[in-house]
Amino acid sequence: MLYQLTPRKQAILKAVIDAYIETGEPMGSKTLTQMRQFDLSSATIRNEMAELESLGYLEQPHTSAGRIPTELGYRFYVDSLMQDYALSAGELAQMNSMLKAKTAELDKLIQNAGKVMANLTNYTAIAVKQSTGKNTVKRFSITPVDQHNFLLVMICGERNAKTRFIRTEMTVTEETAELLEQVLNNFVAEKDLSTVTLPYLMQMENCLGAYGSLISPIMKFVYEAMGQADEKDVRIDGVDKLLEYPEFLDSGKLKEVLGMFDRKEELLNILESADNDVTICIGRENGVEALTGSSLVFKKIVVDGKTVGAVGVIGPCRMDYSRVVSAIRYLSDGIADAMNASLPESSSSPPKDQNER
Amino acid sequence: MLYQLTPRKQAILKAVIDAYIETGEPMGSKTLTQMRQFDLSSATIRNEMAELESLGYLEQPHTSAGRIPTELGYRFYVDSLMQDYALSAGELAQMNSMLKAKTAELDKLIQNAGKVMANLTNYTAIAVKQSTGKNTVKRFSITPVDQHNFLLVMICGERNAKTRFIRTEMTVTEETAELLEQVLNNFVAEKDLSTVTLPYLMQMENCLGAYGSLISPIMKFVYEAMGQADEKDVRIDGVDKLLEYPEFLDSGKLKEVLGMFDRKEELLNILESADNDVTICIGRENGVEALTGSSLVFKKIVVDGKTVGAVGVIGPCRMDYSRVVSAIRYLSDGIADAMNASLPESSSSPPKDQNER
DNA sequence: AGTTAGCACTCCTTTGTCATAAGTGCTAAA
DNA sequence: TTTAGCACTTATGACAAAGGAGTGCTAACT
Repeated sequence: MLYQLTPRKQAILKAVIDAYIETGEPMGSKTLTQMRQFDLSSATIRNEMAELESLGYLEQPHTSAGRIPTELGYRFYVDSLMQDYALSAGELAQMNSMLKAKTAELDKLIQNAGKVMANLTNYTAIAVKQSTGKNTVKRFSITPVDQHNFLLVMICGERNAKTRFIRTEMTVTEETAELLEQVLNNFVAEKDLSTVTLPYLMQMENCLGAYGSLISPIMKFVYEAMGQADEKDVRIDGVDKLLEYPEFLDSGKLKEVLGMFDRKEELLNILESADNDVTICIGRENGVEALTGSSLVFKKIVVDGKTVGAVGVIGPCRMDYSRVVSAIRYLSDGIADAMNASLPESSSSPPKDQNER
Repeated sequence: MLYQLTPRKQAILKAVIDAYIETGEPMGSKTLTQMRQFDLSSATIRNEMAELESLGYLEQPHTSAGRIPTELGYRFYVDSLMQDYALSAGELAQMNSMLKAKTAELDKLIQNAGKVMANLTNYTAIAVKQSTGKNTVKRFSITPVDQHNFLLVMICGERNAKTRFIRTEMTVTEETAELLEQVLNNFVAEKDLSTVTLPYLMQMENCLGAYGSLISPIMKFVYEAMGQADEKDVRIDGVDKLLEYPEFLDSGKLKEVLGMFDRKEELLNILESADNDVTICIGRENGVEALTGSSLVFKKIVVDGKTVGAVGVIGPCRMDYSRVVSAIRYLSDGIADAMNASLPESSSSPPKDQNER
């Protein structure tokens, strides 16, 4: 689009979209003139709107209805027209109280963020926790629980550990555990799993003597755990919010969206496309059939340079983007800050409170 | 109800409910006689139905409509009339392939059970994983990760471990870790947390000398982890299935039920009432306002004598109880068996395949 | 040239009427 | 005790008529 919209067209487009986002009713020229925002007659507005339609920014549901925004219209709106929304004191309070909850566990924080987000924005929230595992185990630890049980701990990434109880017919002492731990750390730790071949395993068995038979169940678990290393946990909150928007009530839309909530991989695919700030996917832009007519707004959570998750909302294209964007940015950054704060070395960058009252 | 229904009344009641469960349409006397099941005229059926109505088992949506079951009707149906449903080969296959998946992790198993359940029954599934934590830590383990990071592992119940990375400005060596581990195991392990008082903590600090300052962050985490010891993870699958039943489409029912899915405590309260076999809650029986008109069918999963979770479905009162009951019983027992099988000592009780083809 | 008033036109939505179908309760006969 | 028959009730769907909101277009105005 090389053609630039005149300021007046932009103002009209903005007014139409603002109103439509609020009411959900198509906007007619007459109604628009009644909001004393423009010093023009309805006929003039009508002409302008007709042009905005032929340019692809507006459309009519049917001949005798007002205009509603097209996806292109929304796109232009979020890129150029939309104003920053200043979070209210109440909204900030709600988010801060969640962020400062004593339990600074990342997954809890992300889960709660979803809930707060759904409440705050009145749209369905999506919260993803993504464990950052590589294909190597950094270190093993084995702790005996009682004579026949021990706990295997694998330290994978920086902040990622997996545990598993293993039961054996043999008697496990502190010494056995120590030995097992040493062998594992020598042979498997810091190595890519693909290099752990059968001869390798046999060598380990030899080292362990009578306890060699324990290697097999342990490695079985190691493989399992690594297989699900880049596992992502997706939580959906406030599904009922969808019902507040008539665009989901009729037609199969609701069913499609709910169905997609069970196919979380598709959702994740979309979230993969996140850039560094808040990402907005309007309608077809996300490329998923079921989400035609829905918009996603989301942002990655980056801790210590790594993406550890994402939060976002899903709702009708007619979404209050500016409020949602502010909330998501604040929450996502807030979580990142809360986590970074628990790493002493990065305390040089204090949490930025973009909206301190 | 001391009054016993005559066999004929029971037969008619069963026919009405069976048909209504299948079609969702109120059942009239004429339609009923057309299914050649009874050798009676519509008028006779009518009289019987009128009596069943005055006894409280049936009701009419409006004067000129057929009859539908009341909650009392359903109750009598599931208690006395319903036939056992024999799971089909396909259904068994689907469940078995899930149960025998290589990843025998309990939480994964329960999560997947929810998905399978939703698919199989065509109702929304609820899967709860309940970690069986007590208020004591059985054993601590500390593993250094690098100079400034170590991993704290707490073994709580039999099969329950919690981990947390802790960062410190100090340099942590293998020896420090060992010392810390010993002190924790001596002072805190096997003790109720309420006995760990301030003087106690100071004593520990003394033992650790220069590393005394590590006690505080560690204990902070211990308290946190214990606080969420009896945490329950609730997963809902197949929410879109609700839309297949007209009883949810209109009225606020859908919204109420979806809203309740976000207030998982209420759901858990209901599930608490589980008895040892499949539990059926019909309509108001569950005592939760939002679930009037919905039924829950669920069963606990018991491993090694402890309740580790539950699976169930939620749907309209007009639910295919017999099919659902069979599926839930099979899955719940299947998970329990799969888990028990991984405990060598309990291998004496082999999985019972109630429906082997 | 841009703006505005006026008007005919379109299409959705609501309302009312009516016929139809399904099912009932009741009475009287078998 | 069962059944046939009949008058009555109510939901549902089709159809027409009326009303409203908004449009495009033309012609006049600044």
